[in-house]
Amino acid sequence: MTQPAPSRRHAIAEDLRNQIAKGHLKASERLPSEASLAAHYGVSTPTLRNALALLQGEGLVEKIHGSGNFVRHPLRRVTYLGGVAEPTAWSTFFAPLRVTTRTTNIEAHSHLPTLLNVPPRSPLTEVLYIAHEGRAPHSLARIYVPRDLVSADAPAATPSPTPMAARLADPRPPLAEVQERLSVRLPTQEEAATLRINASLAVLALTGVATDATGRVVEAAFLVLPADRADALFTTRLNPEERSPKA
Amino acid sequence: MTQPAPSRRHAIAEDLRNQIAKGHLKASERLPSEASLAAHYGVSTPTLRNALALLQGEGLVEKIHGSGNFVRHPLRRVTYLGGVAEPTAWSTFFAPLRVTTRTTNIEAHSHLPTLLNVPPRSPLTEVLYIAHEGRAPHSLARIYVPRDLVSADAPAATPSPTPMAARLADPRPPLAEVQERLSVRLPTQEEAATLRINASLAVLALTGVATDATGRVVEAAFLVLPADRADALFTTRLNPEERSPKA
DNA sequence: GAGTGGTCTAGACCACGAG
DNA sequence: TCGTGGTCTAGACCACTCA
Repeated sequence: MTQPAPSRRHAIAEDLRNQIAKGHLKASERLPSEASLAAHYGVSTPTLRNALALLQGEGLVEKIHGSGNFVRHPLRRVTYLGGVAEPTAWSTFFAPLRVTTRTTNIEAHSHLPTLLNVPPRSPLTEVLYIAHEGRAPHSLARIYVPRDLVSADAPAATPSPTPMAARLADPRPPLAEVQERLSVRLPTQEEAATLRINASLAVLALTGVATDATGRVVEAAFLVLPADRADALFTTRLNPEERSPKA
Repeated sequence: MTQPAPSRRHAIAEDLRNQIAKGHLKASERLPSEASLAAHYGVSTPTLRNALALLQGEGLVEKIHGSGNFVRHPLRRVTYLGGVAEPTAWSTFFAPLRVTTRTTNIEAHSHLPTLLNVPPRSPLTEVLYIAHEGRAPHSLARIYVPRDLVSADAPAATPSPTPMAARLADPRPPLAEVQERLSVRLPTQEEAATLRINASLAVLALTGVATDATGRVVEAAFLVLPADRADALFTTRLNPEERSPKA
């Protein structure tokens, strides 16, 4: 009986969930205003907003400030394929998305020197990727590469047509290891604003570090995937007989 | 300038963060009551609670109903090692934790038949693991194994001393593949109650499926890791020359 | 029983989006 | 400008913990 009494907001959320499931509320349809919903359920607006926050956390409802609450499209989740050190993993992830990039030259600071194993203030190239699904921002990635590794064949001003494919494509010494750390955290205010998500909704943060055969860190990648839009899949084969599944 | 005005709760959270960082508030120390904190900052109780919710989401503060708000221990995060199909991965994860288990015989239902690739209502053994850090619940796992695979050498009533080591230890045909899917979601009410976490704080959910060489699904595991207590680390080596890192 | 956090109310005012 | 959601107030009452 670890079953806490279903509070009002859970009951309301459950009712709206059912209405969405039954099709009474259709995808991309606007819900009644929060004020009228609150009146309909006989609760105060904060309580009704708490109910909507539950649905928002489940990815069923999207709030747009000034416009209203909308039923989200039937949960099109994008899967990030980890444990695969090939560009295909990234292009698969971003396949249905439109990606914009912004490249900046910076100096290593805060946690970057440690992560990349370079001296503080050493030159890095930062590439910011923002993936869009339709017009709405979907997810973002920041990738840091030591400047000398990137300037040779990838001038900062000309990202490749499929920008994410640049990852892992350039190192001259072969890649030896990719470490990917996943954690759950709240988005920074900047991330929340960029992704147009509620700052109280968690994101899946992936920190990837690629090391080449000489032990040098070739790249650090920071992916920010809103909880309702993406998950990550890692496949480990024990007998490495079947490599690189084409699909 | 995607910098939304720092609201009151952010300002309060920032102040408390600093006090924790500077040591004015020490680990496992109780904060003043919410009412007095609200008075001190000149805000209403809901606003102060929102500020605490931010810190809670960062793992800096732990709320205990009826007792107070406490500064959490210096963020002792447990790392789940994925991409390693050996019992060591699990024992490492749960090493600093005390684990209790409960074994139940059930029939496959809802999503289990699909995941395990068995007929509906076929016999399964469910093992529920609850990991504790000190007296507080830490994380939980549910593991499902086809009954015929478990009854042979692991009677339901006698879990091994390090129960998680039982995973991947018994299959007669060698394991061929482990797939681990990670997603972020809110805990169910039951999970929140069991883990004593706020139902509005996200968890990292890991779904692992192990397949043996014959293609049979040997086991499905569901881990629930509260966002503030754990992350997951996957290491991929490209030249499989160095296997099974002992450490 | 005293004190704590958990939930909720019935408003107020501000910020954003679209016409 | 108007309707929307975002934030906040100043309480109320309930549920839990601990002495």
